[in-house]
Amino acid sequence: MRIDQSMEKKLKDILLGAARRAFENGLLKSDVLSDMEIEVPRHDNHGDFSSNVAMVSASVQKMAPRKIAEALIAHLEDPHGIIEKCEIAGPGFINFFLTPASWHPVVQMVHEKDHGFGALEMGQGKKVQVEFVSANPTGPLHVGHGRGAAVGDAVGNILAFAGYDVQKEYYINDSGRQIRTLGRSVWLRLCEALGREIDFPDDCYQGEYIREIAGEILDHMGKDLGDKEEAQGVDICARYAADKILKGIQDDLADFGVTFDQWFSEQSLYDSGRVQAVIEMFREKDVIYEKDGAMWFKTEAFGDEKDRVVVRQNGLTTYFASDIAYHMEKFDRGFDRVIDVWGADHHGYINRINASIDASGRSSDQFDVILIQLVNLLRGGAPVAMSTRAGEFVTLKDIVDEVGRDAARFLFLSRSFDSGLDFDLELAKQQTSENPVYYVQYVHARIAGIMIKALEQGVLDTNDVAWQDIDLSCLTQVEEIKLIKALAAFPGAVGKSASTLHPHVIFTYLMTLASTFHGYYNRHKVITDDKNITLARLCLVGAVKKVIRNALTLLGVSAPERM
RNA sequence: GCGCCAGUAGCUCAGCUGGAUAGAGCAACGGACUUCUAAUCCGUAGGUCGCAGGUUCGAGUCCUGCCUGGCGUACCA
Repeated sequence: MRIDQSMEKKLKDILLGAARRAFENGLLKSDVLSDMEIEVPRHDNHGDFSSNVAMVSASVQKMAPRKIAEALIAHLEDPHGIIEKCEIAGPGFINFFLTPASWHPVVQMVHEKDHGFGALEMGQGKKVQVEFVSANPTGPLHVGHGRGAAVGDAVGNILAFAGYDVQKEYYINDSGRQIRTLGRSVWLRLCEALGREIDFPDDCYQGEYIREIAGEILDHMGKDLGDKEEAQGVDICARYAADKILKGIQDDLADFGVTFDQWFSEQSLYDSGRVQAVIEMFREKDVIYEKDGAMWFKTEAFGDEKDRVVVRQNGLTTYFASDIAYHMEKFDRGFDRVIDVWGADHHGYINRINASIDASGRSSDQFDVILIQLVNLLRGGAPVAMSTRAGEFVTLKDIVDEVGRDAARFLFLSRSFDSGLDFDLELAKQQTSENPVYYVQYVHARIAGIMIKALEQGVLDTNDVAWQDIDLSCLTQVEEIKLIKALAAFPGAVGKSASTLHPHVIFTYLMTLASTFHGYYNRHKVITDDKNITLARLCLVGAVKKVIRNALTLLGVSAPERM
């Protein structure tokens, strides 16, 4: 029996073999079985695995599902003795109850694959780019960016673990109006600091950090700067401020444990002439046309609600123009798949990007957008007042400083990004059972404690145990089998998480595994008087420790040895 | 008006490309520390899966219509 083959696959093969024999013996009308599923039933009394094969094959076989099931069961061959019993239930489910011993190889497989347990070849090395955060360098990252950062980073990790060649990228909007506005904001604050009367417009950036940057520029460059022409001063301020803020963003992300393979500058698309070239190219293809003094992209012809402007009457390009160039550039870099992580308030943008990709000759099937719903920041159940316009908001750095990186990341990933998220600062700080991050990390720390104890008592001589050689046949308690089954479910969770791009699947998996472990821990002692049982259980909990670590790593959360 | 997301226990949410008796956590109540970490566990209670139709062996899940909430519908980003 191949140890690295999933239980589902084994059972599927057994069923296919049975179908062939049943057909040869004339009990089935065809040896073809429709696409069957082997799944883990919700209820224990429905067995370890269940198959709907008899039901989905009913029309092909032109037989009643239960009759098909009977024929299959009569011809089952189980050379490795993994099936303890087999039942037909309900409308025609075939339920498999497996022997405890059939689960034991899973534990050894975890130890053997170690950091690689759960990794898949689903992606087949395809190149995927995940672009996320990409906040304008006009102010510090806030809570919403934090959720996007946690999700984007986790999605990248999960896809890489599922066998994709992943590149994480941050797109810097360092061009265009918002940067000029930033420069103007800083320049005005700088003038203000020099004692001049200023009129600070509403559409300038209101935050206190603008004053700080202005002060910093004055310290560095001296008060003479104030004598410069406004245009030049604004330009200097814009460059300095954008650079400064970007560095701050990079630091905050690093503190949050998020790193990027590439930081891609929007301005570079203009500097290299890429934006103009793309506009020209689409003009020649007649996809871009002129109307009312502006240039329009024919997005409506590719499924958008209406056409969109790429060059305004005043000759300036829109954000959309550089975005078209950027996404074309991504595909030119050879990515098979491009994933953007956006805030849900940008959803109206999806159709036009899809349209531009389809118009370019690529397929928007290769492009996915992860839309992240809003975060409601709470403190002790009450909403935290925030106003972006007034520049009053809680930054990502504030949150990481207050609740810690692990708690913040874990909570950001606790829900599907399709749903709004309540993030309670008090709850995130609490070191109690209400806080799921400790619930899971505690498993890791507890097992680490057991290992230390085992070393102290001399049950183990070394940390470097040959776990694969340990006899596990004494692991027959129901809680032990339940725990092994939870371990065996990890690769499936990774696959589901990767195929749906939903990291919270890993969160949910971790909560289930942690709960199963805590239940086992409270009912059974790992270190006992019986040496064989002790070693086998150490082997089991050691495997749990590794899977907890692997899963937490995917989410960017640490696995502490001690708490 | 049109579009996207959501509507599941008192609260916050899971529920895999349709499967059997819809699950956790919190809050409530009752128990478990001479023990490898009680940051834990066990038990009790809690439901018209927003509403109405449809598709089929079978619907929380898919389709249609409606209701409610959030967001979006720029020659802004």
